[in-house]
Amino acid sequence: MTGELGGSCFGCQVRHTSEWCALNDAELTLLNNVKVPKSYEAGTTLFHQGDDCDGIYCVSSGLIGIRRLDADGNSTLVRLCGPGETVGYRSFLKKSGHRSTAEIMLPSVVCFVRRATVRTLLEQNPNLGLRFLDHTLKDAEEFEDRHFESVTLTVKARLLSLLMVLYERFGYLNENGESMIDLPISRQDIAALIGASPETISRSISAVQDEGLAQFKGREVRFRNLDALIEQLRPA
Amino acid sequence: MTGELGGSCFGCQVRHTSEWCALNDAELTLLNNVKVPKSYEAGTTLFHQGDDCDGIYCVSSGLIGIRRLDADGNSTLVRLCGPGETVGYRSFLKKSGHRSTAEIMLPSVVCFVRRATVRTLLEQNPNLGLRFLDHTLKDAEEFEDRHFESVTLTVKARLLSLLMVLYERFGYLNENGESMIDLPISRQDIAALIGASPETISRSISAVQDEGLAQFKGREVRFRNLDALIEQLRPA
DNA sequence: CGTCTGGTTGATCTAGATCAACAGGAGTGG
DNA sequence: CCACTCCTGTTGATCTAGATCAACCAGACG
Repeated sequence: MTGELGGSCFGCQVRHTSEWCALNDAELTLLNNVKVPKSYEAGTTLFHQGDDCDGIYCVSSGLIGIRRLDADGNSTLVRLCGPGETVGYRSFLKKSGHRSTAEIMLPSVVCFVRRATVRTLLEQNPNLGLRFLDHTLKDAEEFEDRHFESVTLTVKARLLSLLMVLYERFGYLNENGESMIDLPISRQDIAALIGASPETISRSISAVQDEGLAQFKGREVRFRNLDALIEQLRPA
Repeated sequence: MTGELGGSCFGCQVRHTSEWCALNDAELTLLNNVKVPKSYEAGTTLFHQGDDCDGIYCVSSGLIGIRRLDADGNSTLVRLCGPGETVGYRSFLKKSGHRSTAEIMLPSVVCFVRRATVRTLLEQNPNLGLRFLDHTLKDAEEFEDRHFESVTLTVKARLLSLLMVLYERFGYLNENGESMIDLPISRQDIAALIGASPETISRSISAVQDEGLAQFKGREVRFRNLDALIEQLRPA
């Protein structure tokens, strides 16, 4: 709610991995003065599908889930955005409404930058535009790859692949030195993200446990054999 | 081979639908002087997956197929590019090698613009960059949608959807006023494009014929009931 | 004329969806 | 405190779209 929340952009660690790394000190000062940092509870929402796009959101900490409503009206999780990532930038660049809903998955701090500011910065600094272009290119590639994966890989393989992605982001070692994750999302969301039914995910999890790769207890995952797991991800 | 081939950029009809519509007369003159138009036979190739990206290709006429080699080494068609479309621009912008192979599907005229020229134009005219950004955004969205489609729609539905896309590009009315297409691609490529096996495509085609929606004879498609077909595409 | 490649058709198999029952919390209300 | 419902996840039984395997056919081409 208050300015202190996100601290200054200058001290923001995630800045260097975000598009804003293209800015010089003067521009950063401008950004710092007008950005609106705000902390959100899990379950609240940043914007809804169909809303006008008034600016972009920069994730300082926490986790945002991007959901999309299908024809039948049930929302499916399509991607996750963590610290340093910018949310809603594509709708902004396209000057269109938001194509999806952004929901807070973990307690998060997110800075809002309103349209006019982004425009000004874009005009002042062509490098910023290039950063956005890079990001868009990366997105396009990611979608291309995921499409490819979803027709070639089995559900279990995709689950393992997701686990590794989550491990990179949320993994830690517990007191016994075991590799762990506390999953930030429900099984249903995992199912949606992977493109499978919740039942199939449940069964795949059982299979993974039976093979001794990992133990699941609620949202806690304890890896038993990370090497073997990684081995399974290697394309045949 | 020769400069005459593609004619002048000024007279190029497809220019207005391509990124080059952002250029002014002076810039267009530059482009016109250095572009290398060339005509290609079907079956030849523009560049191969892994090749360095030395510039971009602008399709003046004909049809280009983008293929990608999967882990087993068999190539699958992932998209088609027609007149007015720019090929290889993403690899160019990413400054990386080509991620796919571009194969000529129909006799085509394609203009090559080498890297240095594109760079110069991009520096001179910021609007050109924006056009590329737009294109990338469109691509990303398309991949997103196709991913969505492939998990929600059945093979037959995707086939019908592809037929409509091809109809928009290659459709014509024959002497009896019937809607027709001469398919530019093989059944196997249709299968790859849709993400299904050739056998399934064959069966889906039979089903479409049995329902009286269209007649297939080799690569010639005669639509029997375009309205009913479009009706089937409507999301339930 | 054989040989190849692309396409069709039939028979079988399987990953995963769907339907259905059920079990453990977590509230909520009495 | 228990009883109730709601919600998420697990498990079992069944069904089905589509893959896979195999035979076969037609045109193209040496």
